[in-house]
Amino acid sequence: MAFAETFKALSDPVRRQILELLKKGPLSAGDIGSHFEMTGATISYHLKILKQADLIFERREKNFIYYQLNTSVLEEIMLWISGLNGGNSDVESK
Amino acid sequence: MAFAETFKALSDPVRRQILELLKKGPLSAGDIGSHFEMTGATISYHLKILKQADLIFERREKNFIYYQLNTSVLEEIMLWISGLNGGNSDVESK
DNA sequence: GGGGTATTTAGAATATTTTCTAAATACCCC
DNA sequence: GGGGTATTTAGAAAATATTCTAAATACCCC
Repeated sequence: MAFAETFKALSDPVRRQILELLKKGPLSAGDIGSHFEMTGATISYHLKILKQADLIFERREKNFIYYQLNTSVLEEIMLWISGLNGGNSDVESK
Repeated sequence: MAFAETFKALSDPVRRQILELLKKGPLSAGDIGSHFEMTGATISYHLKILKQADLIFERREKNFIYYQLNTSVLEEIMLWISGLNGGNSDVESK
């Protein structure tokens, strides 16, 4: 049932923006926070949601926690959507 | 900015189930409602959200309103997700 | 037009989500 | 160990979302 959690996680614009930031590579919680007008606590809350949805994972190094994208779960979502589509997935096709 | 609305619309399990019902073909609001333990008013609320997100559209016939899937917007979502994926979209590929 | 069915709208109650402040952990490095 | 920085947790406030009941529309068909 992580499926519903993933959609929920993707439904917030801040969280989607976090994922886009992480596209370029891992970032610490602080680095991520510096892109938003929010307290670190709020960023931490969003990171927790993303983590629970398996959209990101963390790696601890020194006294930083680096977050990075976990794309494995995205495929499930893509499959569900392309299933709705009647199997007509044009993404990345020529 | 319908993009954010689409993700929000997809984040609710009832609405995703409605989309799955519509995969098989158009249904009236009443038909849709009969699949859930909710009042018609609540179903109507969910249909409005899906409509605003451009995920469904309606066709009036006699005194029924038939809803059907609009898949055009799903492609945008797929593209966004596959963009995160670093362009690695395996969906439907051989 | 009028009764009947299908659906939506309005408004309120409840539940969930997002955000903050303050405090707690965790870990580094001297 | 102790001061310092990074991050999370707890708890409360505010904003949004979901659901209901009751009433309003909309449209059909006699």
